[in-house]
Amino acid sequence: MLTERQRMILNVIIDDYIRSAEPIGSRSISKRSDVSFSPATIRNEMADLEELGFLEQPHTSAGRIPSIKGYRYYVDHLVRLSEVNDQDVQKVRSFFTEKMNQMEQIIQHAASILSNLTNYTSIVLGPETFTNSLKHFQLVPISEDAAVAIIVTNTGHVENRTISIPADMSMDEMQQAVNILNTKLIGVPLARLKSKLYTEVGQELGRYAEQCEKLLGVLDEALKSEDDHRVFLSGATNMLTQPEFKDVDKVKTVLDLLDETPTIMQMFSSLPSGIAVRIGTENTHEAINNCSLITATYSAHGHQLGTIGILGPTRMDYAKVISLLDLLSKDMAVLLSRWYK
Amino acid sequence: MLTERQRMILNVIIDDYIRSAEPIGSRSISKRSDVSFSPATIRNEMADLEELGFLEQPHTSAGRIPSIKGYRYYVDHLVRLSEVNDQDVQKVRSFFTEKMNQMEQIIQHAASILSNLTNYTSIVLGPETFTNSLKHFQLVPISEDAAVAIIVTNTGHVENRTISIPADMSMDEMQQAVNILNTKLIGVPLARLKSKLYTEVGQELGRYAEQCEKLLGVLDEALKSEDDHRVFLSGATNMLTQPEFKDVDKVKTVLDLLDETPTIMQMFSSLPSGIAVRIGTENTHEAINNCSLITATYSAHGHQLGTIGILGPTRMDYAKVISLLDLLSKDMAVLLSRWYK
DNA sequence: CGTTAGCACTCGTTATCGATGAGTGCTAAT
DNA sequence: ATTAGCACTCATCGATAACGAGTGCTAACG
Repeated sequence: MLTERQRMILNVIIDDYIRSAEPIGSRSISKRSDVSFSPATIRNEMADLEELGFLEQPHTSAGRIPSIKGYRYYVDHLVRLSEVNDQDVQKVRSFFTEKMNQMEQIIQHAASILSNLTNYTSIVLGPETFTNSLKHFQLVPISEDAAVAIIVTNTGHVENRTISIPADMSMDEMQQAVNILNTKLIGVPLARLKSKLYTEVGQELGRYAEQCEKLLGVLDEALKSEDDHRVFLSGATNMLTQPEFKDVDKVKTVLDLLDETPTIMQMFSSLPSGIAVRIGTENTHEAINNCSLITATYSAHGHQLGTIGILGPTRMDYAKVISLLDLLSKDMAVLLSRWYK
Repeated sequence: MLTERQRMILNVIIDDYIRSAEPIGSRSISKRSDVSFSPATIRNEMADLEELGFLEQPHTSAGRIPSIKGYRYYVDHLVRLSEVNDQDVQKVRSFFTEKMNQMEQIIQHAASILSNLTNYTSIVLGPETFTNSLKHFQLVPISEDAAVAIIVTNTGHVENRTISIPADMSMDEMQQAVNILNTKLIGVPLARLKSKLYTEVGQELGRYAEQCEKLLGVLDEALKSEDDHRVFLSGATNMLTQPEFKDVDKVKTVLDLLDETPTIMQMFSSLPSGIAVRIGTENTHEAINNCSLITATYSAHGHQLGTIGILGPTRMDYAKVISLLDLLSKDMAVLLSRWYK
């Protein structure tokens, strides 16, 4: 529905605006070497594009800026996904060579790289653990009435909680209960631990029932609080460098949002697999209605594990961010596959 | 060296300025019910106080604001440490009643409470672990060539790392090495693990030497990276609400500093025990030269464990923050003593 | 008919100027 | 020693004007 020339002009306007953050006038477009029309012609086209909803005018005597619809069209039809800058590839690759044998470390590092290379804010959602299965369960006594409960999953994820031991129970008894749980529950997905316990293991435990209840409580809690540890942020303060956030109040609502792990979890929970772009008001959370969120899911061995995302102003370098996310999500998959074979 | 009246006036100016964030004029002081002097008298005293270095004038026709030296005198001699607001005590107490059986959780929660009650940024440094001693060391295999190494300390602190197992080594052999380490090293402070191993356990390990090397490497790494996990922040965005930080650039340098865990560790490493107040340029880091940092150490059973701190503008409610830190540091000591008996 | 030069017009930005008023320092009277 | 009085300073605010970037429209051009 847009003519070739209109598409070209829209493309140029968005590219220029992404770089300059200032409204683009007809004259500056006309002066470009790849454009051979006079300002007047450009103006006519721009007026049409505005009528169609792809451009906006901050005020009468200013140039045009892209609207949400304009960005959307750009992302869907115009953007040329450049190869990632060689230098940037280099940095990502060197990320590979560093040996990191902690999954958390890899993920946090990936977030750092993303925010460094883009100067936006990166958000990475780590793998969920409740689909993992129990590999090992253990109690380590640390005093007369306290012990550390340790849970290891098949992916090597470790959760631990300090629990206090009831006075009327010996350490031996406790240990026995743990042994029973271990023999019966290894291999069971964490999400089904509790139900599994009640239906199949309940009777065997006999007098340990009460203690098992307690242990299960610990397990349960471990799974809940783990949400907090799935979200990795980096470069939140990059928001402050964006000219659209020179107003302190605006940036505060965004930064406050980033502090709320549950909200981020919710934002990321409903994303499709692959690359997704949410522009401005397409985001349901009002605080980021003048931001764009670009996300890419990563997976290993066919299992979708988590999501990496970049949050920046709507005036974002979509081409760069998309290709970078694409690159990194694939690389992460390779790195993480080690834990998921 | 200051007359009683000068002290009174300085006190009033700082109290008012802390509340209003605007230069205080002689007239507004004179109008207070507890002051019975004319503006002219106040002005004379203010001129003297300025000459002595306790006050400053932003410009000729403005009121006075406290200088660093003024704040320092206020903190050292004038501030009346009010009891903590009942409502606030209530909140801190309710923090007690919630049962939290994870030390991290308690510390993070303490940070949240601090920032909520003060509207400043809170920084909490958790207990260091390298003075803890080894309680338990274990390998949990998670695949053919990978295992999770788990370290439990006497305080119930758990560190874990994923390690890959060399192809030329059976799981059994590995396990035996672990067993030897366990019998020999339990009770040894983490800081001395490595040297202890080489001097005393070395020869016994025989052919496992190489593997032990590797395991020790894991331990070593665990102790290093643990620094990152000692710093707990809350309310960093509160900085944005302070009128002295309406300028985005200023606030960015502060927020960037807060993102650098090592810098914070360094800031907190050289603090005396008890309450400490660092005002403005008394802070060595330039980024917070117009901030004040108030810290309080907390301890259990005589052992100093960590530090809780509040970072805000120099125009900070010192009375409130100091008494709150005092309260909370003692309460935390009680809560945490459980892990350190 | 598409394109473009020309031109009047809009409107945000910036600078200037004066009025305002809060606050000071100084002096002289109390 | 205290204070009333007063001249002075200077940030803030509003109005006004100059400026200029950019537009929309019209008419001319190929």
